[in-house]
Amino acid sequence: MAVFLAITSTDIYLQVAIPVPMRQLFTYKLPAELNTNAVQLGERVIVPFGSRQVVGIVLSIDESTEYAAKKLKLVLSRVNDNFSFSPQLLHFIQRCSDYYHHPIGDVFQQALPVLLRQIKQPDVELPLVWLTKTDLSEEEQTTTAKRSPKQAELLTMLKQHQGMTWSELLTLGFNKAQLNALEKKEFIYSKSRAVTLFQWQEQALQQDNRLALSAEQALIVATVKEMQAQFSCHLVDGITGSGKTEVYLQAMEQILANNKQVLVLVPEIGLTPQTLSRFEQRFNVPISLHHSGLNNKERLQTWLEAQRGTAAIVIGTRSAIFTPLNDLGMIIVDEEHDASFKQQDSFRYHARDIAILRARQLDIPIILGTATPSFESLQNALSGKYHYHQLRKRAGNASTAKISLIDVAQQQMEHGLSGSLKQAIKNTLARGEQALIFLNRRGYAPAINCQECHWIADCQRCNKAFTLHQGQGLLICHHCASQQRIPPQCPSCGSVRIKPLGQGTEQLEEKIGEFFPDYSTVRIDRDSTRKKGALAKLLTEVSNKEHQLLIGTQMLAKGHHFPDVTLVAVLDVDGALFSYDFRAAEHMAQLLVQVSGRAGRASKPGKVMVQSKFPDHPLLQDLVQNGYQHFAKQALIERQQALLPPFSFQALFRAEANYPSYPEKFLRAMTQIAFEGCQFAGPVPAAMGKKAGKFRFHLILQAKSRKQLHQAVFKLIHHSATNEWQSKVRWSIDIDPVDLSW
DNA sequence: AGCACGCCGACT
DNA sequence: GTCGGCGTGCTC
Repeated sequence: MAVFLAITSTDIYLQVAIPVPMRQLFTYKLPAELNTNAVQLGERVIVPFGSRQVVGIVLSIDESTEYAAKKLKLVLSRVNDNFSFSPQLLHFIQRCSDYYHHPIGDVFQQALPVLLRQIKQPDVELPLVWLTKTDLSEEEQTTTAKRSPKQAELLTMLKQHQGMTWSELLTLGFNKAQLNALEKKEFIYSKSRAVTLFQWQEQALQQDNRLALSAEQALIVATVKEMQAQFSCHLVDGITGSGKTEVYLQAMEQILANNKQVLVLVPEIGLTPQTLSRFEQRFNVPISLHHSGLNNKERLQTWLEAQRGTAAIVIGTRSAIFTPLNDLGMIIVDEEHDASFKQQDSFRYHARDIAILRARQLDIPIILGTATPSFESLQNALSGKYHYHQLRKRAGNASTAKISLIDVAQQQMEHGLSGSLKQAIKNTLARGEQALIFLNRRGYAPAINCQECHWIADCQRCNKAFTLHQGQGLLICHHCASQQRIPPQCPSCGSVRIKPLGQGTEQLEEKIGEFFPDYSTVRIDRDSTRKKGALAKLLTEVSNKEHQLLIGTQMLAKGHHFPDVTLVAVLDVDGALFSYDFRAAEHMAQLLVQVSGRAGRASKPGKVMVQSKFPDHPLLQDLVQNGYQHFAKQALIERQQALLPPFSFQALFRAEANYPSYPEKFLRAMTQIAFEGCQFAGPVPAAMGKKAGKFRFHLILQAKSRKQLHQAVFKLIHHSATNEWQSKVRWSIDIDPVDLSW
């Protein structure tokens, strides 16, 4: 058999990003027979790595190498599928790796759908989409509408679109039985979604569904449209019910009409059936979803549809920011303040922040929308870095519940429920209305407090509350790292009843049924809604008033509206007032405002009742009396005085090992190097100091400018190679950390 | 992160 | 005698 040599005799060396947590690339030699069609940047290759084989991404193609050529291994094969990173996306991902100082291979790993990271190639079939037949008899349709309204509803939905996937329909609350029934009646049929590039400008605008804009809304839409050909960042700060979604919809009309794509980022649990159906009803264009409810195959579908241009709109959660939209024209980040945009393990990116980066690279507009802006975004808006748009007027019959405080300092509590709150719930239920009990799980490390006189243990030097480290029985100041034992008695009044703040609601959930035996209780949280369509089902039951008492976590604060819920009870906010996490109060306020927008209607306004031992606390008072905006501006002044973010920039170094001394010494060694404009806090044990047998420590680096922060982090990484404790610990970097408790 | 290599305790 | 515990070090 004849062997043909490659046309060129030059050696080709590839620098490849490998999915390991190492801040470097690995060089491989490309065998000539693999270069018959020239290798491209961003291509995936399979290479030997140690004793195994991995999928890597080609980031550099060279004709020579610094590395001893004899030691180089050969590329085993090139992955020949129709996916490869575009130069733009490649550049974007590399910027992300630089910004977060995170190993490049790991960043690429996270940016790829699971199926494309595997050596075994996935066989990708086109998704099935459902369509209505054209020759439907009026008579049969009327019968269906009468006998099975849900089927009729499904039929209407399908009629309005040029094919919808089963996954979309499920998210919208339809079930397989309804779909099967319609197919049996031969009203609908399915086929593979076409691969051809979709042209949607003709049908994109469904003017009849458009809502009339208020003057405020119209001004925003006009401003965005005027700047839609270049980068601009818009913060739409609009109270609940002020019509942010309508602003998004009309702002993106022209983008879609130009045949460009729109990426919509939503919080992890923020994609409600209502939101999706708003998009579905308005735009007759293919929409792809990308969220945690999808399996790997479905996610890959979205990804490929985006790249091929068969999807006009991609709606997705955090990781959707890496979707390879080939002609992206606008990004929208809904609920931009939401914590789920920040990844909390390995590659700790913030989807909102890198969305802005991506928009800047592509020179396209980005809209951040929220009723409760993060302090970072608000500051950027106030300082003129972003275009600041406010929506102060509510549309139509929208209502916002009023927040009131219940002083529980002197009250008898039953599993965290005060007598007055219990009575209020009882009254609400007796009126035939619904009540929502909001379980705000403590996400932050607690302070400790005297149950009698409400003294709080604080560090004399820093004048800040000590943080409880239960495991070691210690109080540690997270500002100066000083520590002391938990006092057996309250130094102020002598009482021995000293407890962590914000505890005692653990068993409330089980007890609620006993407290209110005559009413049906439903729990809505991550677990009870894990199954696809389960959330839609529960929401329907609630709106049908099958349940009177709702118990919910975080996810109930987002998106859904409950017109018949007239009372929202928040059990405990005190932990947030005295946390060393300087963002705790901000998050608490956002939560309260979000829940207050969920309840009631104009004719039956709701109220939010918040239990606190410190109802006179200035931050709580400011929020209740003057609203979020005022509260936020006040709190920003405090941040500025204390030189905290967004007026400074932080990096959090985490280290863990089997012995507490290793991570502590490792981090302490880091603090020995001085950097201009920077200071360290710590190392201190993490608030959850021991997890899975490992001891964890934190060190915060704070800098006056972003540039100084990055220079310092860069040097610290460099120095860590010679840190004598380096091999004993596992450590990582978190740029712009938001959760300091673990 | 994997994975191999290596040196010490309780078992077919 | 060996199976396996996880500490250590390496990966182009």
